[in-house]
Amino acid sequence: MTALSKKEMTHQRILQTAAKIIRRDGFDSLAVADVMKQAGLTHGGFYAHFSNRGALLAEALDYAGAESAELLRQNLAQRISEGVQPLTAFIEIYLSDEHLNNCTEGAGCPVAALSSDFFRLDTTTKAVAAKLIEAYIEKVQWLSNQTLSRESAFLLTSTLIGSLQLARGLKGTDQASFYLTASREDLVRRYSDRQ
Amino acid sequence: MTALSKKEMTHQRILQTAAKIIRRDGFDSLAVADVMKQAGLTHGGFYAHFSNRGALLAEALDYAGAESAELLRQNLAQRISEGVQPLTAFIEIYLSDEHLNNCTEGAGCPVAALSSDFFRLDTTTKAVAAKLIEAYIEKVQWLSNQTLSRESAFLLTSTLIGSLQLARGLKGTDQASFYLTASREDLVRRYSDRQ
DNA sequence: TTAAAAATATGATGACCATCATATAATCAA
DNA sequence: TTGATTATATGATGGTCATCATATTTTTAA
Repeated sequence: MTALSKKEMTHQRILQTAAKIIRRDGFDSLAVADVMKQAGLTHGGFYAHFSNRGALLAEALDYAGAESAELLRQNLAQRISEGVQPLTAFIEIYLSDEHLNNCTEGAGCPVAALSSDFFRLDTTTKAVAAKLIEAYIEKVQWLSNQTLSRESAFLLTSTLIGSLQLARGLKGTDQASFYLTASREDLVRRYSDRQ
Repeated sequence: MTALSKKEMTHQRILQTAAKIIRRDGFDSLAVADVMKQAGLTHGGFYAHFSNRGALLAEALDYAGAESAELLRQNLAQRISEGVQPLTAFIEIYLSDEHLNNCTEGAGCPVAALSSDFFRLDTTTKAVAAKLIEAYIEKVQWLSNQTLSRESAFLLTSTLIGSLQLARGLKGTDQASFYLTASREDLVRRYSDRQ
């Protein structure tokens, strides 16, 4: 176990704050002074940790991916221990009411929260985005016990992300919950033999 | 045919410019002075046409939806006249290489270009977003000759939007085209009997 | 043609932003 | 403890932004 230095701890704290902000407010709303303030620091100190705002953006996206993956791992372990099949558990967690709603708190999957901005990113941050997408596809494949091809895993991933995004876009119209539930149940049925 | 007044024509030109910018650069990148400049006007005149930036945002999203729907209508008519089934034609157009790439020109489906930002919108613009989503679902249902339920149409819509977004996010990694093609062909096969 | 009305332009205001040079405070090695 | 190093804070700079009051130009109607 490597102990973190003071600087590393501060670095982590900035990242954690930024990872929350980009998911809640979007990439463009990440303001250096704001991040530092929310991390309990002053804005000038920022450049001791990151070469510029862009560097923070890339690291924050990566951090959000790791944070989200870790939470997923825990939730999955819980459900699987209750006897739920891995892929079914994943679909149910991903399209849960909780995941539908926690975007306003800067939690949840960063891909669903940000993917329509991916094509606009600078090269460095876009590489991180691509890594997250690939990791996502591999996870789905792994949860299917390798019964899904890469392409099929991509398709399921697309469906999950798209459904969550559209349901979030419909929140307030009383259709959101209906569509989300229908999608969840349909997908669970459709993929129940693939695990 | 109602002739447009000078003011109405200018209004349309501003909207057209804004509709392009939000799809290419995102909601947050829409700057009033920039829109006006690109529309060949000076920024001060803006407030004779819109009460504020937010009002433009809402109208621009609506305009982008109409523009995209009109283009789709034309492309669909063309393909259907060539004997392609409606839903197949739609899937092939939506997941085409052209649609993958035209995001950088501010063209194409505004939902795919912007949907991860929908949950962050103000009430007025979010209502427009919800309208676009619903219209999308209805279109898919109509193209399926009503053989798809609303929920199933939502699921297909989610898959299409998600696939396009993820493929755009992977552009440059040489996986983009592979996944897009695989998704297109898989979906065409899967929905070939539904029209 | 001319006065009224409508459309657009000029220029200013105050707010926010990324970045950085420099100063202070905290930590660490001796 | 003390000097050196590292981490954080202060405050400034130059840029961008939305908004608006006012001025000018263009259109319309008589």
